[in-house]
Amino acid sequence: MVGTMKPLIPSDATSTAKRAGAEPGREDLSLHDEILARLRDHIVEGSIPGGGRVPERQLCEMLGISRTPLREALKVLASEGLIELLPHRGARVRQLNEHDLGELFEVMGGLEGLAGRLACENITDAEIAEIERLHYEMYGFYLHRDMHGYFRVNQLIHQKIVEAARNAVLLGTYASFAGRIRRVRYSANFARKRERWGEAMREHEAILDALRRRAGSELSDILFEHLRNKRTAAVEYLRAGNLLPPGPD
Amino acid sequence: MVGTMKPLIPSDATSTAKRAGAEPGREDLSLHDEILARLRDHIVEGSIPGGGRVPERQLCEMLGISRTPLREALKVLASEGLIELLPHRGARVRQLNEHDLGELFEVMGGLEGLAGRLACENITDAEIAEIERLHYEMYGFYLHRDMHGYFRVNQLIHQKIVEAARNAVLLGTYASFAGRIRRVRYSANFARKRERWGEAMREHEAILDALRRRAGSELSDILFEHLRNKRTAAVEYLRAGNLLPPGPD
DNA sequence: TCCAGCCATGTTGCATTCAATATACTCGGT
DNA sequence: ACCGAGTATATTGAATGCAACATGGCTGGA
Repeated sequence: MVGTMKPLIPSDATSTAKRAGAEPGREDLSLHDEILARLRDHIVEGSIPGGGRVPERQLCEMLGISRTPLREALKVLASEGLIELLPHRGARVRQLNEHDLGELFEVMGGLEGLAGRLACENITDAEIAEIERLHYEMYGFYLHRDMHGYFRVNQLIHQKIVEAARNAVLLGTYASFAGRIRRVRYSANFARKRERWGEAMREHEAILDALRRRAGSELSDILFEHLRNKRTAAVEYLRAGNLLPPGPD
Repeated sequence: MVGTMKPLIPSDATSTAKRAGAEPGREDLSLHDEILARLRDHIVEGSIPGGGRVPERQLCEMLGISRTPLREALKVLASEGLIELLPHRGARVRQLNEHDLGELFEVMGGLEGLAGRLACENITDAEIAEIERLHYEMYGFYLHRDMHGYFRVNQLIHQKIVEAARNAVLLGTYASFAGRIRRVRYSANFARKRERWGEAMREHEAILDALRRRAGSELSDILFEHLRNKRTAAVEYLRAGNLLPPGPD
């Protein structure tokens, strides 16, 4: 279940004890924000199984806090679409069915397309060089059939493009959606057949080319299609039963 | 200040009184959701002045509830970007400076571009006909220089395109961003100079044309540029000092 | 044996209360 | 008279307590 979650503070800490040091780098945040980030991580990482009922009380003692800040965090996570809150019946980690997944990938495609368009207007030569470097690094992983390394660098490239768009709102929105499909995206990674992988690699060549030429509209189209193809691959993989697609677990 | 807000329930109601009838059509929702929707409306409508400090206590007695559900709602609104929560210093309605506004319009442009692209794949002839009808209705308002009617129908057209994309996630995201810039968008409406208005009208001709031909990629480009031009008009208007652009009110 | 209604239990929703921090005022010093 | 330290107050942050609702088991009847 959720037994893998480590408590936020030692169980012997009193309610008034300073929480400094509980999470280095986050000490200055409020308890609410701490909980929020922590829960989000757990959900995105998959530590909390989808669909499993996890009573508030249980989460409270796990995190070492009372229900008030936890509930506030849950409300926020629900508004983000990561969990769903059933009245008087608690919170469940949201299960993405095939349809939801398709919609999310489509929006991701739109956001990446936008990012590409804006990036062409704002990206520096140094940033392009960095993406080129990553591209060839990724190509190396492709040649060596290193799926894990490939996908890591792949995501990094997409991230760099979004960052090059110079739009904090876009960056935040992208991150939010990326979190929602992260689990699936990662597992769908392993679905890639040889031909799809090669196709993806060619698409990335086109992405880099359009970026070099700063052809915003074109890059936008390519990225959208690229994400659409990713979606297809992911959905096919999930449909094969490898992960929780439509029905209840 | 916020004196224009009407209380959710009569002040003599006890804490355990049924709230049925407080808001027809929303009776079945939880108090939290009621508050959330109500606060969101007030912020979007501008009933709560931007930047003004509004203590929780005051909001509580206005809405006739305790602080717990109110605070939950505030956290959600903060995560949506409508308000900002300063630690130990309360909530303020978020003030959009010129930069924020530009970023928001860019993302809106990306979302509308995506909507146009998807709409071309999914829209029915009947929906196109409906948009055509709205288009000519809007043209009538343009000819009569009826700014209010024009913008109302204008937004309706954009809304229809987003709906035609057949993507609930996109629809929700679009609605969220639309809410964030709604006040500005509306007031920026009045900024339109004659030439810009005519230009916008021509852009809408192109939008309709691309939609008829179901040219997704082209429509995506047009809509993005259309929003970008809207942004320029809005920013110019705000920069002229008509509304709260960068500094404190 | 099976099903319907009732009750017990656990969980959630909200209100209230306590603790911690920021702001504003006052007082003393320069 | 002006400025800074110290304190008082008000507001937010978090915890606890109580009421309402949902789920599961039990009993009585067909």
